Amino acid sequence: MTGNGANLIEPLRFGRQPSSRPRSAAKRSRIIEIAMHHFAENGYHAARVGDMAAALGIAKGSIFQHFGSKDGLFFEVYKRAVRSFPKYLDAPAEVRAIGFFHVLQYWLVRTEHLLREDWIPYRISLLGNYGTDLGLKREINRFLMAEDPYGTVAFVRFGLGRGELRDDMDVEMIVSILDWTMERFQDALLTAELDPGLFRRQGELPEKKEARIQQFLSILQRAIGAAEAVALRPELKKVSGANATKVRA
Amino acid sequence: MTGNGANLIEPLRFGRQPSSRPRSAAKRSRIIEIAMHHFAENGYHAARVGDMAAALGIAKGSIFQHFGSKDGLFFEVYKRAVRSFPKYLDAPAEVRAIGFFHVLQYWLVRTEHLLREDWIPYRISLLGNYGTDLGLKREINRFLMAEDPYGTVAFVRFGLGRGELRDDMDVEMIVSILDWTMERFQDALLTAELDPGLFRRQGELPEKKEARIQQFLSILQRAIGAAEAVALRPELKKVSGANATKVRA
DNA sequence: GTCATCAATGACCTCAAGTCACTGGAGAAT
DNA sequence: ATTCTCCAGTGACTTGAGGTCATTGATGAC
Repeated sequence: MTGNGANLIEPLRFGRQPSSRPRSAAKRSRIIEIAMHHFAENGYHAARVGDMAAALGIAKGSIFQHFGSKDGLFFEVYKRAVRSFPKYLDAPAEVRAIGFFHVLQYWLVRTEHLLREDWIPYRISLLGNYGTDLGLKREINRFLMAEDPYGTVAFVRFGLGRGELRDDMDVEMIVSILDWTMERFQDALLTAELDPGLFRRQGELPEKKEARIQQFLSILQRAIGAAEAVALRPELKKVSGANATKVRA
Repeated sequence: MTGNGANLIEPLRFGRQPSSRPRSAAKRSRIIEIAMHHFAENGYHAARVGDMAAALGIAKGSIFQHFGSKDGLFFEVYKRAVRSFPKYLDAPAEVRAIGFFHVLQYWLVRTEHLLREDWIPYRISLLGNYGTDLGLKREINRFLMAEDPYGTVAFVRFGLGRGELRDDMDVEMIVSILDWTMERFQDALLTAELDPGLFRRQGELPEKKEARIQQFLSILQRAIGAAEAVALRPELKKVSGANATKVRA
């Protein structure tokens, strides 16, 4: 993941990037690592570059030499965080074999557990989505469009190929709907415990989570599922019942 | 209010908080007005309180006396902006009479025109949703939950009462889905021209907007519409065709 | 005419982002 | 081995915006 030796990743420049020469990749990586912790724990604004430098035992100026600005540093942190997440089609082959919506369910149930193991990258993506300046958000969206880090496009094509998704509208529209609703639903689900009060109308009782996931999937299936498939299998719950046990990573 | 002849004892007895004394409402309002322009034009971070004070011809300190902090000022600006938007059920009676999804369509088509007349409040809501610190966003969400400024809950009950929405799941879930997707879809639609590149996968050609709105409504109708209603009226386009003329406010 | 009140003021403070002239150590050249 | 070259690293410094507070002066009560 970080073993990108020769090929220097061209960082989008914010403000000024003094030199585009390849600096020590290992040091860059260490800075990003610490910065991720600081941003995740304090938020974008309250995280101080000086603190990060102190924690690393280096001069603050060095960080600016590497990343140009606080924005630039955060952008690198954000990219690493988002790249560390799994893509939809990274689900196990057995799950993929069952179908598109089962893959969704797999990740919705699983995400919560992944989060508990490591909430830091998730927190970073939250900051990138909702907690920075619009100028930075624009860069972030360019990145998301270019990289499609969750593999949503491929996943939708997978569903279309299996005949599980409706083919009467633009692929882009389905991808957008999936992106939007999955992002918001996961945010609501996860921040209910990680950051209560951050999102509207999140579930209160933890035991309702399973039910909420089923409702959400039912809505999604009717929204973007193929009409015949919906008619044939209006209840996803039966399928999910076989898999609703605890997940242990 | 003060015209009480004999009994004019006004000792100002309620809690005397340092910064929340009742100051001139007119002045507060003027400050909010100017601040809204500055935030809208420059973004949250780049907007400077000093500039606003200069534009108003008052001292910077006065603004802080009134609102406590830049965050506090923005919050007031945000509330005013959001409250200036229409609620779903503010649609004309004829439109409401046709049905739930027609009201949605009405607003989607209309919003673009409303925006062109006055993009400033919209820009403020964008900043509040995506472009400030998470701490402020928490306040904003509390406000949105308490006030429901778009009247989404009442609107969903309206749709349920007419039997146009599915009644097999929590009202809260339907409200959430509607809030999320409408917000994102409108953002994508509007920022396509207001702020290209801010959102993922927004429509490129303006002439595709009408088609996108229809696709989006079709998805929503299948997602949260009552099963029978969807079966009876799978095509919303016919209904919309009668109304697809230019809207003039 | 005197006094109390308090919004308004603007000089001042704090603190974090960002800059830059200098340094020291690791290789290259001799 | 000695000198040279290069440049990552440094930290004192500048900038500039948010935020504070003792003072002021307009206003109305007595």
